[in-house]
Parts: sequence; C-alpha cells; structure tokens
Amino acid sequence: MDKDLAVFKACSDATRLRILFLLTERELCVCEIMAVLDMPQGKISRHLAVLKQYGLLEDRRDGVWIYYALATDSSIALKYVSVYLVSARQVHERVQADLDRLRGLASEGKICVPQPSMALLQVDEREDPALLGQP
Amino acid sequence: MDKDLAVFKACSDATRLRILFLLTERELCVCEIMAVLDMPQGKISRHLAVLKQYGLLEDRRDGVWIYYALATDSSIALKYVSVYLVSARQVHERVQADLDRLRGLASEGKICVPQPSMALLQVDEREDPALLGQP
DNA sequence: TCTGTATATTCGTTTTTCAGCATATAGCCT
DNA sequence: AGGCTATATGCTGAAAAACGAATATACAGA
Repeated sequence: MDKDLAVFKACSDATRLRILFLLTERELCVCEIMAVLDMPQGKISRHLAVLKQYGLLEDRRDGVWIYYALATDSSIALKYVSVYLVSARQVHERVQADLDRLRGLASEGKICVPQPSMALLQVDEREDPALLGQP
Repeated sequence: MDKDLAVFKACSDATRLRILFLLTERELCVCEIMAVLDMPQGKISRHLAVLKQYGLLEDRRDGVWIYYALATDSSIALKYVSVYLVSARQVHERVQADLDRLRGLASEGKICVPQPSMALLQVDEREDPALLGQP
C-alpha cells in the first residue's frame, strides 16, 4: 500500500500533475518542461526527482539531455493514474494549453530537440531573446 | 483540474487512504472507523472533514451518528480513484486486515450499529473493557 | 432540564513540503 | 584543458499539514 500512497503523494502537487500530463504526449527533457511551464530549472528538476523517486517516472540520458517518461505500471495505483491522465488530458483546459504550448514551441524549434551543434546556430544566426528570457 | 488535484491530495495520507478503503465496504460512522483503525476520535474526525471538503465523501446524520460514504463521481479523478479502491482492496494486506477487523467487530456487536438503547445494554449486561480502551 | 454519548472544532506544537537562490556535477565542443 | 550547456543538489526560510489534548456542539433519553 505504501507504493500506492507514494503515487498519490506524487500527484498531489499542481506542478507535478502538469508535468505528468505533459509526459502523456511523449518523453521530454528538463528544458522542454521548463519552457512549457515557464518555471525555473531547479524547481522542475526537484519535482522530477520526486516523481522518479516515487516510481512514476523513468529517465534516460542522451548526451547532455536527460529525458523523462512515464513509468510503466510499477504499482496498482500508477496503473489507474496512467489511465486517468490519458483520459483527462482532453478535458482540462490548462492541460490543453500546456500541450498546445509544447507542440508550438517544438515546431518552432524553440526548445532543445536533440539536434547537433545547437549552440553554434544560436551564436551565429540568431538573436532571439525568447531563448534566454526577456531582457 | 483543481478538483482532480484535490482528490489526489485527499488520497496522499495513509490514514485517509485506509478510511477510503474501509468505505468501499459500506457507509460507516465515525466510531466504527475509530474502532477499526484504533485511532483517537479527533484525528478521525479531522481526516473525514478533509475528505468531505475535497469532495470524496458525503455524510448523513442518523440521530447521534453521522455516517460517511464515498461520494459518487464528483470529478474525473475521483471516478478513477473509486475504481482503484475497489480493485486494490483485495491486494493489499493491510487493507484486508482492516476489512477483516471491521467485519469482526461488527459481528461481535462491538461497534455502534444503529440499534436502539445501546447505552443501557452496556451498563446492564456488559463489562467488556475493549469498548473503552485497555485499562 | 440534566446526563451521557457521538462528533466537531480549536489551540499550540511539531513535522513536512515547497520555493528561491546558489552551487555542484556532468557531458559536449574547441 | 577550458568554456558552455543541461541538469542535479544543498541550504534556508516560509507555508502548509498533521497531531495530541482540550473544549464545544448536537442529539437522545430519563
């Protein structure tokens, strides 16, 4: 029962719930979640750590990026929460907005898709202030 | 989404989760829950208030007793949590123990089933110390 | 009206959780 | 090696949650 309790504790925070909804779309790296939710990096990282510790997420490293994905049924409660997430994501407006934002940012290349030598492109060809925050 | 978040917050406490599992059996009054979980009255009452406030429980008064029951689908998350509770109650040992204890106490008449003039019976015919706590 | 029982609520305290900020680690590229 | 980027983690204060103990309320019955 402790595992199930941990699942509910993990879901009992607004930021973490939004992250879980985002991860129903696909696996995401920290900077993508940061960009969509517009929250500081430390905050996102710590919430991801909580979700992982409670068994809801798995992570994999790809170079500098660390991708997080929903874990597959590590407990009874998680099984039901997963189904809930997929069902409820079409219903809640805020979730819809987050998912739209994710797709928008991704299609505009504003967030770290695993492409080579992104840093160079920034320096040479761009001056987009949205990448670093508004000065 | 806030309602769903409230549901998860409600479930993110061990005592409250045990109460919810108990209520999958049938509606219960406070003294029954107290007896099964062996916890002080104030504690149980406060947790019930939280569960009710978050929309997971409904209550009805019957004389001195107040019966609590699982609310019926007041939010998306609650719908899935309800299904989870029914499914998981056969799996978790502690839940099984709680349910067994509930049935045991009920069949022995040790807890307040809505019978008339129970106080009199206690005074006249009984000396069972389990009713008040072990001296 | 008085008594006893069931339940709710308040108070003060302790524990837990969360946020912000700063710093540390780890990998890529030159 | 050194710089840059992505991510993790430590620290501290503030807010929220939980508890025990005590008190208040509400109802039933004599």
